[in-house]
Amino acid sequence: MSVDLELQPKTKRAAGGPCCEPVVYPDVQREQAQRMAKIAKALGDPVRLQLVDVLRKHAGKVCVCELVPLFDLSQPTVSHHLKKLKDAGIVGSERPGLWAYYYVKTDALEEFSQWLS
Amino acid sequence: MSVDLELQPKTKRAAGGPCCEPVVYPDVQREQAQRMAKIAKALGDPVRLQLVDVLRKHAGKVCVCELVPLFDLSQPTVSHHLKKLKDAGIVGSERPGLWAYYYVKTDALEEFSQWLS
DNA sequence: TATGTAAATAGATGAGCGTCGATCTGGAGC
DNA sequence: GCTCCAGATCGACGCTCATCTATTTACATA
Repeated sequence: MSVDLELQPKTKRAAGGPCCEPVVYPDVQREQAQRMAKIAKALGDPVRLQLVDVLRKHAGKVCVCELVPLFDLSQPTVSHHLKKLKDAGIVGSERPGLWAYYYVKTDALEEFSQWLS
Repeated sequence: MSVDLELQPKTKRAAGGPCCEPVVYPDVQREQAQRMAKIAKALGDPVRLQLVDVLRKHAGKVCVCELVPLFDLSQPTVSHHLKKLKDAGIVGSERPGLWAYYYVKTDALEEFSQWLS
C-alpha cells in the first residue's frame, strides 16, 4: 500500500544519470554480511548441514568414527567437510588420543540465526 | 556428564569391524538437508545476502535499478545473483514494463530459520 | 621396537562459481 | 517505423569446490 515501500524509480526517464536516485541503504553491514555469508556457505552443503545437525542433537562431543559411516563417502572427504566447518568457526575439535571428537560451537550460529528470523 | 551424549567408541578395539557401532542417527532428513543446504548455499555469498537483506527491509517490491548501484559490480553480475536467489526460491520477480521488481518470498526461509534456532 | 589403526594431509580431477564485456530482448517514447 | 533504455542472457576467464586414492602422522598395544 505504502508507495515508500514499493521503491519504484523516482523519475520515468532520468536525464544523464541512473534511472533513479539511490534511495536504498548504503548498508551498515558489509563486514557483517561477509561473516554471515561465510557461515551460510559452510552450511551450503547437504553433508555439512547433516554433520552440524547430528552434532547439535548430541550436545556433547562425537567421535569421527561415528560420523564417517553416516555418509556414503570416504573418510578423507568427511574429514575435509569437518575441516570446512571448523574453519568457519561452527565446530571445534579435540583429539586426546587416537580418536578425534567434534562438537558444535553454538555461539557461531547466533548472529546468522538472529538475522534470519 | 552423560556418557550417552559423548558418543565415544563402544569398544577400545573392535574386532573385524569399524571402531564402533553406528549409534548415531540414520537421519530422518536427507531431503530436508538438501532443501536447506540449497537455501544456505544461495545465502553463502555476501552480495546475495545483502540483496536479501535489502529486500527484506523493504517489505515490498524493489526495482533492480535501485539494487545495482548498491554494489561495486556490473549490472549482469547483480542480475546473475538475483537469478540465483530466484532459482533457490528465496525471491520472486515481476516485470510489468521496462523495470523489474524483486521481492522476498518469506516462506522459503521458514524451514531453514527454524532448524537453525 | 614393531605393528596396527584413526584421522589428517597431499595431489589430482572434473564440476561449479563469480565476474566481466558483449550481445540479445522487449517495452517506451519520439 | 526507428531509437533508446532496463534487464536478461551469452561466452569466456580464473578460481574454488567436492570427491577420490594414496600417503603421512601419531597414538596404542603387544
